[in-house]
Amino acid sequence: MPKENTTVYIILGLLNHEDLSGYDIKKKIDVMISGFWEVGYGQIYPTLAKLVTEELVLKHKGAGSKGPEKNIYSITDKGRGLLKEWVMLPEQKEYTKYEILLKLFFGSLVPDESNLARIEDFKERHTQSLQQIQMFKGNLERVLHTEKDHLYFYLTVLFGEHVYKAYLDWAEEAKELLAGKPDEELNQ
Amino acid sequence: MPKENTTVYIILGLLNHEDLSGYDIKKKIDVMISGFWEVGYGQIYPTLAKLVTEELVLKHKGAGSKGPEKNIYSITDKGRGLLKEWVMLPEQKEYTKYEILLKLFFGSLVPDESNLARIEDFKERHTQSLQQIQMFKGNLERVLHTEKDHLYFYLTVLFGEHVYKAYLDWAEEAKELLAGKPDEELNQ
DNA sequence: AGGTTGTATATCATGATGATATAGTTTATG
DNA sequence: CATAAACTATATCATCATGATATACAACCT
Repeated sequence: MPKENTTVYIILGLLNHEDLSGYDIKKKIDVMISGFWEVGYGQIYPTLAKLVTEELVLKHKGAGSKGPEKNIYSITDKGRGLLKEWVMLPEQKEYTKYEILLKLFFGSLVPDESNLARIEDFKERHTQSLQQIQMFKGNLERVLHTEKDHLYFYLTVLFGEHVYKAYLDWAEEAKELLAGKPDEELNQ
Repeated sequence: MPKENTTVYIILGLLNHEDLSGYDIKKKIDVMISGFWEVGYGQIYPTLAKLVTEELVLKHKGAGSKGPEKNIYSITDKGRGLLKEWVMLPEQKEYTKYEILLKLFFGSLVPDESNLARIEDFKERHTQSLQQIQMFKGNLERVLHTEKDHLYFYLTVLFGEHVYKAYLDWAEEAKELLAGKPDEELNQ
């Protein structure tokens, strides 16, 4: 089985809702999707070109609401079909990469203060992440019943909240383990 | 700032502990690191070649304990220096990709049963993940004080436990939201 | 008029993924 | 004891993803 280009489906999914330019797509992803799947321009523009040649989307010229001229893309029936097929498939690859855990794993190379500082920094960053997503969640709750799509969006936001809380709980526990070490311990 | 090849540091970090072949490195990663950072052969062998030309590691011929002949790699002082520099840096990129959230985000395209089934499947998979990591954790706790490295390993395992628990909590909440429970929940 | 920010598209080198190719060794099975 | 299956071991490839940079025009302040 070859590697799946997930960007294809993100773009199709967004275009299924409304016509967008590459720039618009990037903005939408940054706001609503980047929390669990990031995509850059380097992936968006080449993928759009590929989608056009495969007749999954159409390319139109359009005046930019602000700034220079836009290329507006719209999904075709063929594209909609492929999108739906993909959403149907149960297959769920997921993958996470945490540099902090990598550096902690090799933490015996540096003094404990470095490791503690890293954890402290992680905790602060994600305290902010949590605040931000909870604000998002609050706003969403007010419009939860107005559109079906909002509920699905809400589920992804809820996921973020749970995970960020787990990050903070872990950070607290990790700090105590590293800092609160009395008795018989040899230094590095 | 150019893109960082993280695989370099994972390999250096492992070789700093003991000499290993590419195959050994892959196995070590799969057991101890893949939970928070996966690496495949396609990244390991080219990176090893690069490390040799940069004199960060040395390549020796060695008889395989089982099977065919091995190439055994050992870290140099230069490699050790680079490794330590990297561990010192506070910079912490992290990134996560959850296909399940992507598909849920576009969940209005399919019947709710599909979405529920997806969440149910996710929950089952990570119930297993949690059990596995808790077994790991139990084994580690018994040897926590014997070696300094074990504590750092323990911190990464602890992270996994917290995150998997968050996954399960979310899955339960998401299921209830989708299944359309009555407004007031009095119990759980 | 000039500088900053924002809009918009595109490309490139490098890194990462996932699969496959190749081949020798060990162990289980008929 | 032959041979198939499973494991050990290295390597490569096409494709996807990342992160940075290049280019250019429009809107906005001062």
